[in-house]
Amino acid sequence: MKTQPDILKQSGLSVTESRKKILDLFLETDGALAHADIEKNTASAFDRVTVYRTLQTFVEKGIIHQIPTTDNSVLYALCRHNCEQGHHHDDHVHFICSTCDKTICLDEVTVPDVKLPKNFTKQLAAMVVTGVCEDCK
Amino acid sequence: MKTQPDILKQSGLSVTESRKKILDLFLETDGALAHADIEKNTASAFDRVTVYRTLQTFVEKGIIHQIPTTDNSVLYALCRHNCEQGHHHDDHVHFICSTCDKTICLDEVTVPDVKLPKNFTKQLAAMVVTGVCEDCK
DNA sequence: TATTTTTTGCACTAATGTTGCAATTAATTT
DNA sequence: AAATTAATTGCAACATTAGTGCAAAAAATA
Repeated sequence: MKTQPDILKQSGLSVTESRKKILDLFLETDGALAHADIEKNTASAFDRVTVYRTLQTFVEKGIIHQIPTTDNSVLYALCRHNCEQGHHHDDHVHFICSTCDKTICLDEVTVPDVKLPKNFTKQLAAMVVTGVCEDCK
Repeated sequence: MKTQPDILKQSGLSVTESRKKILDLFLETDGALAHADIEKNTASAFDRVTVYRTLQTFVEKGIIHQIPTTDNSVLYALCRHNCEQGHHHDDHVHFICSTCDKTICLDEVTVPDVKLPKNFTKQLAAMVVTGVCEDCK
């Protein structure tokens, strides 16, 4: 089993308390996390700024990815499968439950292909589905 | 041809300078607009708060819709077709050009259907494609 | 263990969004 | 068309969220 220090070292990052703890949080969380969630769940053990910088670093290193939302919040998530190897795949669908408000990565569901108009080139595609999740059904 | 006052009245809104001007901006803009863009383009003729409230109102009345983004900005857009009648369709794909940074509504491209895992119910789906647009090709 | 490099936390700054309330403007009524 | 009513606007104050420089602290390296 891969420990947090392993993941961090693998990405060429120094192993620090904040990084271990925040990575931990992602590993034990099913859904996506916002900056605020992380501050809450770490009991403000780290400075706000540290959390911002850690998230930034994790995104750069491909440990977590950002999820598009319509309100102006930024959500981050770790993929559950196949993402430890360094190259991150975030071509899966994200699900936002309108009842419990959780955001869940549907790693099994791949973003379907779309035919773009002439002269448009696709690089990346993201999909967010809103509805009711299995727990709130 | 439908004028701004027509659209406003149709939505049961009083016709005011700010609403006319902001709606105008959307009508003559191809892509999506952020709050900041509107402030710039109206030469700060209206108060920041008025712009916020106007956007809110337009969203509520279905004149414009919000576009999901991964950075923490909120983008608004008017659909080019079929959206004047009151019930707004925003099941189309949004395109963000990584070169010119514009966000474009691809009204012709409908969000494809996805098969969700068991016990998940879909209400809404949004799709954002990043790439190079026709102008930057 | 000593040195170098990186990361952290603090203080400050900036940007963004919200609310109450009086003044103004638009819509309605007579 | 003027008066009344209703809605919208702008200001001020406040709240929240995010970003930066720099010295102190911690981690990595030698």
